[in-house]
Amino acid sequence: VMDYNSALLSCVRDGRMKEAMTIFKRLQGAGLRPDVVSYTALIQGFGKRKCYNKVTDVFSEMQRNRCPPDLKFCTVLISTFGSGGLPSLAESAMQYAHAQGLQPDAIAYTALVHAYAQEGLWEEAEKALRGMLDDGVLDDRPYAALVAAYGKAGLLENVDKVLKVMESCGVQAGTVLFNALINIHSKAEAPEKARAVLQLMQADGCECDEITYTSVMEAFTRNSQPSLAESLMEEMKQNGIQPGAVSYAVLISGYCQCGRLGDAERILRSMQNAQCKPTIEVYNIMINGYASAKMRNQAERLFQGLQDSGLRPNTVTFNTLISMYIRSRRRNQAEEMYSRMQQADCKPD
RNA sequence: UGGGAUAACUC
Repeated sequence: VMDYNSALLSCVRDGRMKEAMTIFKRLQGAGLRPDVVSYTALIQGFGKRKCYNKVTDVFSEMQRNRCPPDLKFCTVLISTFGSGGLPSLAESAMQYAHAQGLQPDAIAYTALVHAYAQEGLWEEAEKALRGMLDDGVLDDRPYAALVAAYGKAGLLENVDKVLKVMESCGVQAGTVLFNALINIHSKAEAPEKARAVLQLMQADGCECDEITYTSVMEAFTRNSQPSLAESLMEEMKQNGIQPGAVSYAVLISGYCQCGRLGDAERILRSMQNAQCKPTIEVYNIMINGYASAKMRNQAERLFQGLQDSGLRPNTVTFNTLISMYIRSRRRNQAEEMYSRMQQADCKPD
């Protein structure tokens, strides 16, 4: 069953659900019983594809087969309903967990708070946080989910209120919560405030991670200061955190936005030298940089290059190229790219 | 060993 499960999981990660179902059927055909991990994988996969009818099918089949759920399974249920904009089903999943005698942990509550906050159901999100305290779970990460959502909604007064509530409940801010605050400052074009949070973390001995540094870097790139972002990346490395693909992407994007394509290429090379494989997002950023600079040949070179390196163009890639051709009134090439996109049956992210 | 949340690309 474990071998089937790992095959299932790799299909689910790439969104290949038809293949996942084939494996699942083979598992059953071999006379084996799917376990809770198998069902969890299927639900996660169908949730990503937004096939909620399939999700409930899998769920009822699991109940029919008397396979007992565990907390991770319930958390996946909560989060798939949550990201589908179905917070009341997420709540039911949480109640189901309780009814099964499972004690929800901070991760489960984070999923629930996120489900409500995504939909702007602030009262219920805060109620979920109170329920968490009643369960004796003290963790800043569920608060971070709410803080981030308030930030996106522009309700900054509420951010402060949540922080005070959290403090009064004896919950200490940790990395994830600070990261969310940094991101709020970044979006508000306040890079110095973002950097101040980073310094506060360092002074407090709170661990900084890749997201911490990347968020501060982005704050500077939004302020058209990619060189400052680059020095932050150096600082990150010196503190023992290796930049991953997203960190490089942010920096490359910053240089592209300033039209500094040579610098963007330089960072791309340093990424490759660091054995960090450029992702499709990085190529999209570079293509968009060249498109904005009206350097179509370079954009096309990268479009070819990404395919040569074994990556598949996605919807964003095609959208970027199509609008480049439209902006330069190259109708035929736009249409050709459009038909390529249809042939490529690209996956929505 | 399967779960959530905080950072990047087009529209």
